[in-house]
Amino acid sequence: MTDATETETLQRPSQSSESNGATRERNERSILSAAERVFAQYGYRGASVQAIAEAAGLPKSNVLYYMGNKRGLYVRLLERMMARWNALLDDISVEDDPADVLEAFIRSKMQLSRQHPEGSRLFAAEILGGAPFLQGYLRGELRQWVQTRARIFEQWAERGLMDPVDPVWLIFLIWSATQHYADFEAQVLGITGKDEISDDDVERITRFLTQVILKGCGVKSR
Amino acid sequence: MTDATETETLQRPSQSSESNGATRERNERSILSAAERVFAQYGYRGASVQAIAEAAGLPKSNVLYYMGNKRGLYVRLLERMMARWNALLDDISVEDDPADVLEAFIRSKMQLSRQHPEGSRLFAAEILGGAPFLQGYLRGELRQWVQTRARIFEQWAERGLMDPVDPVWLIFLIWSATQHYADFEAQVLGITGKDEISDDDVERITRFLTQVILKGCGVKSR
DNA sequence: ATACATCCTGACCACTTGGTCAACAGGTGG
DNA sequence: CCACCTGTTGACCAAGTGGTCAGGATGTAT
Repeated sequence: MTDATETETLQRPSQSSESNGATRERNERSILSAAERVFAQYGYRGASVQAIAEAAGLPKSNVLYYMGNKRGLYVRLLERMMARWNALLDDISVEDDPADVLEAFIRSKMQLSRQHPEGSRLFAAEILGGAPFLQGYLRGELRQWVQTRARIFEQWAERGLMDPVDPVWLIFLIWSATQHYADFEAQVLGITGKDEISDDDVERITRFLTQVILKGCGVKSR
Repeated sequence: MTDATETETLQRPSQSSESNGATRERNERSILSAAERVFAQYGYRGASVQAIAEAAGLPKSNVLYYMGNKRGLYVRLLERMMARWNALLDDISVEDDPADVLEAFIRSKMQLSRQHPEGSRLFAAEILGGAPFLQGYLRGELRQWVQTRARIFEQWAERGLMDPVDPVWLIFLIWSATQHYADFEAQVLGITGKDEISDDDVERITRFLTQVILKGCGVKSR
């Protein structure tokens, strides 16, 4: 029953045209996107390839055909997120205006969490689990980045452009505050009673954080 | 091979004395402690009863004997953590000193994360995954608590005791900043190069956060 | 047509998952 | 002695896990 004519084509994806690498690209994109969601929600161990496949609308075998294995897929997602992260870590100098730099820092970090909430949560889940895959990155590149920034904050403090707060704790404060709205979205929504965080909310939060942190650190604009 | 004499006693736990409910209590404690660690690290789905049992040094069957099933164990842990949380949510009044209240708020929240890092991470993992088990709590008790506090902050602002910042975002800021050092401990350690966060560090962070947040919100002490 | 590369996927594998259960040990009270 | 309760645990089960693989479809180049 429910059987069609024998000539029914079960092979769908041909679609005549598009014979370049477009198929691969399209499928990889949808797999990566689905995997980001699933890994973010359940963590590395808790996520199943089956669940990712379903979220991507593909058979499990197909996911493994493109991604090799679960571990590789996960690492690839982490690297993609780190790349996004690095993209907004432009250099700063002691000559820059502290207020401008800090505001830009908060803004861009907030936007990153906003534009890639799943990636943000994926990252958070990885750190929560002890960062088994990101130890190297944390102890290497990121640490370096934090230290150079910290030195500049200190120099600003010496020049009386801001209070002599510990610059590393300040960076952590900004990270935690900006990340919160992506990672703990469920909590924010539950408590505020909203069913989504609007662009307006994001703008208001950004301004709130900028104001409190700049004032709190005694940052003077030139 | 490797077989001992037939009379070998495989039954260990007798221990002659302690015939009260002490056995149960001891075992439950070690199971709960182990489960908190494992759930925090891997999330609800990623944690296996087997892994919890090994961490507790007991056979899997024994864990299930005491806890019924995985879900029940998880819920019990969440409830325990909520109870700890509620314990420090004492009431405040408009007549209280804003500076005192906010500092006490930051301090106690910081201590909670410090004393129960696994519980804090367990909570974080639950929220990250969309808070499937905590929706009710968030939309109920916790929301209520936030709103009453928020109203008091607003009244303080009206009386000129602090800047008119959005009180809800302020509460989230404090939560995120204080929670960060437990939840993202791996990141903090990796970047600072420390191998543990000392009591001194906690005290310094607490003072830093208090200073920045109070100053940032223009809080006046009476 | 032939050959080649990419793509697709159901069947299958060994292993782990959460959970049940029966058998048994130890102690207590009658 | 018995009955009863608490505690213990290996054996077992159905379902799900990550991953492999053979066999086929499709399109391009020769």
